[in-house]
Amino acid sequence: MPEGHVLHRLAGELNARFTGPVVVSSPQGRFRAEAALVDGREMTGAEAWGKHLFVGFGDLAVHIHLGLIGKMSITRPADPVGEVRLRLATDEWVAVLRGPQTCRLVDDDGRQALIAKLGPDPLRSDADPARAWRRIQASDKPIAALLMDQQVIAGAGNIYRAEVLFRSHVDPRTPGRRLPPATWTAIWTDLVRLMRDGVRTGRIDTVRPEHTPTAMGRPPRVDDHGGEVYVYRRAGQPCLVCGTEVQCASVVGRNLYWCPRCQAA
DNA sequence: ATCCGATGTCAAT
DNA sequence: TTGACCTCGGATC
Repeated sequence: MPEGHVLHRLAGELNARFTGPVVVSSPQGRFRAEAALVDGREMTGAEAWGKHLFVGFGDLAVHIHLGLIGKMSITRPADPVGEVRLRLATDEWVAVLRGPQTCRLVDDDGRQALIAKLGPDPLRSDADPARAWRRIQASDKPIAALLMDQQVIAGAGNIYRAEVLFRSHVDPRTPGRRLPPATWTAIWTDLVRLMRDGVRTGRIDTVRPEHTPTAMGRPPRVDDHGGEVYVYRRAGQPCLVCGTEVQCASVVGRNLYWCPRCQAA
């Protein structure tokens, strides 16, 4: 479930729970040699930047990127099941990482180099949306492609892309340079709000109260990913607002969903 | 038992 | 634009 809110949530949990020495290991083995280098150290702070998570241990940090299928769970001590790339343990808590795209050690320079490649992250208070706007304004690419580009905006993924465009009534094919400034402001503001909610709740809920199925006289519905959404993965079903069939097409290699009526050019 | 897709990214065409 | 990679669970045979 890895869009940016997941990583920020994990960073918060790690900071709250992982105090004192941490047993760092790699039961599956692929991170074993590096794990040994920080094993037993105290965690000096976890931080998320877009979809990247850095778990600091002094001068070194474990750089984690979940990719499409990676998962990290933080639980009370229990017997891990399956392939565990990274395990962080104190007496009180255990974090288990499976299937990440990236899990490796970086020093401060390595970490700065990674961060330097990322656009502003709506979940960070130091984010500068004007940086994103400069790139959007200068691009002929469709806004649906730009929102997925981590060098433009860091942390939004396929669900937030579809949902924020729906909520702002933006045609996904609109080229960046044709996007009105006020619309960009609305998109950024909405992303900040939606993603903050995501960090708080651990789900992606985007449906306004007046459009929830219950309010519309329909049975409640929750997508597999665990939240209530307008269009994501609802191809062929009626739009929650106007009833038009939700469309689906591949944009930048990922399925994009939208309502052709609510998001008309 | 096997297949397929998934909230992502990179390298090779 | 496609394929590869990471792992798991639900759908399908």
